[in-house]
Amino acid sequence: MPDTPAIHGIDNSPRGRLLSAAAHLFRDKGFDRTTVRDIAAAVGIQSGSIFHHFKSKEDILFAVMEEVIRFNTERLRQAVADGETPLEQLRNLVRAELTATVGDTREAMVVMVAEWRCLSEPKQKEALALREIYEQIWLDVLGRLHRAGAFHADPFIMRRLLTGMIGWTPNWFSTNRRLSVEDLADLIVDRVVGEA
Amino acid sequence: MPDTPAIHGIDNSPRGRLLSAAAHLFRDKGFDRTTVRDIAAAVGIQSGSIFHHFKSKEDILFAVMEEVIRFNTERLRQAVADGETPLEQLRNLVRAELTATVGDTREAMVVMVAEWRCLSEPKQKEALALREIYEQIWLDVLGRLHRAGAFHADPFIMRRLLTGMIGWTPNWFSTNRRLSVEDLADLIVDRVVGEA
DNA sequence: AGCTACCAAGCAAGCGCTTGGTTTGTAAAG
DNA sequence: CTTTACAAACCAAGCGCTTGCTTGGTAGCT
Repeated sequence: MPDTPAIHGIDNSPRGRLLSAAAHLFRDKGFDRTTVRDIAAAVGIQSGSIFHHFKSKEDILFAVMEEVIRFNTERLRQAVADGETPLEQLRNLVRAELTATVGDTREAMVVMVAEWRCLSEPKQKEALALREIYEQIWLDVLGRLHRAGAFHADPFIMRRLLTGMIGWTPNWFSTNRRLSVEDLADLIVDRVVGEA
Repeated sequence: MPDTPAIHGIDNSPRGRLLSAAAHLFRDKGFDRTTVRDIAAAVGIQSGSIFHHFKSKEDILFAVMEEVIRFNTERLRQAVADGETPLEQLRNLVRAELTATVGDTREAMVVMVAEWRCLSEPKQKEALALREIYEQIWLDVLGRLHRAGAFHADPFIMRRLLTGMIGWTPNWFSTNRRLSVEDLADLIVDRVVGEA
């Protein structure tokens, strides 16, 4: 019966509600410390009923990751399309990933990096393939900026530094503080191309 | 019987060997997926014998974190002492934390951020107190640089971005590649104070 | 009739940890 | 030197509990 706030990009079917609840619990307590009984209770069903929708607990984790990565890959594509210059595209990318990371898909994003190793190796490979499509969007834009002379460092390494900066934000950024997502995005962009 | 490479700053006592083995396993499989039987097997004793040295599995995790944070706090202090200008001190700090993160205390450092929530709340508070001493060293140096006009952003936020950049390195940096720790440190310092 | 969604009950395996006793190293007392 | 004493380090066995998942059946909608 208790209702967990839905995650953007996940529908309202029984399966979808299960996924949102699971993502929330996984982020809170970690995959291993979350029992199938916890997840079931969060949507108001019996633990055994879960396996009518997913064939294993690991499958739930994978589904969470798959949904969030697909949804946010599309968001990145839109961010690039909405920018007219490479610099504008970079700014849009940073904003998009920040929104995903501290905003509407926060839980699932955190779960994806924190509980990665809870996936079996085949599932990891499957998820990695999706992840690479996502990363390629970043590398394209960073490569363009690099060739234009906007920064000197290796684009691959720059992407890693960006991943770190943005990926750490859930641990400190609060949406109800003075600093807005847009301001933080600008700050991060400045770390790449230098301040005005 | 199998020997796990020791972690810098942890001695060779039965307790110390247990800690090094545990840190290694925790990093590999996570705290929850590591059983006390795994840890015992790694140093060649029976699982029950562990509780002669630690009163619980959680205590092992806490001990790992405590040792590594104490050791690296001292390393940061030395880094600051070895720098004559604030900029030199920052560079030394970045090098020191990078060495801790991808070098001689790698396992334990990764465990500290990844398995934080596996600690009970009282233990979390205890660890947080140690962590704050560590962070203050960073904030002192960044504050000095900021007041000197070396960068415009809030020093607290700058530290968070640095934490993210450095904390993510274990996921991609390899010591046997072209990029050295010193070069990477310079690259990261440039993200703070701008390129020459 | 047939499908989706669910319940009630419980099994087998694995978990952290306890227990009672044995070995081993060390060092003072005879 | 040998004996005695004692603590640290460890073993063998297993207890009690939780876990992911299975099973056989039911309710309700189309």
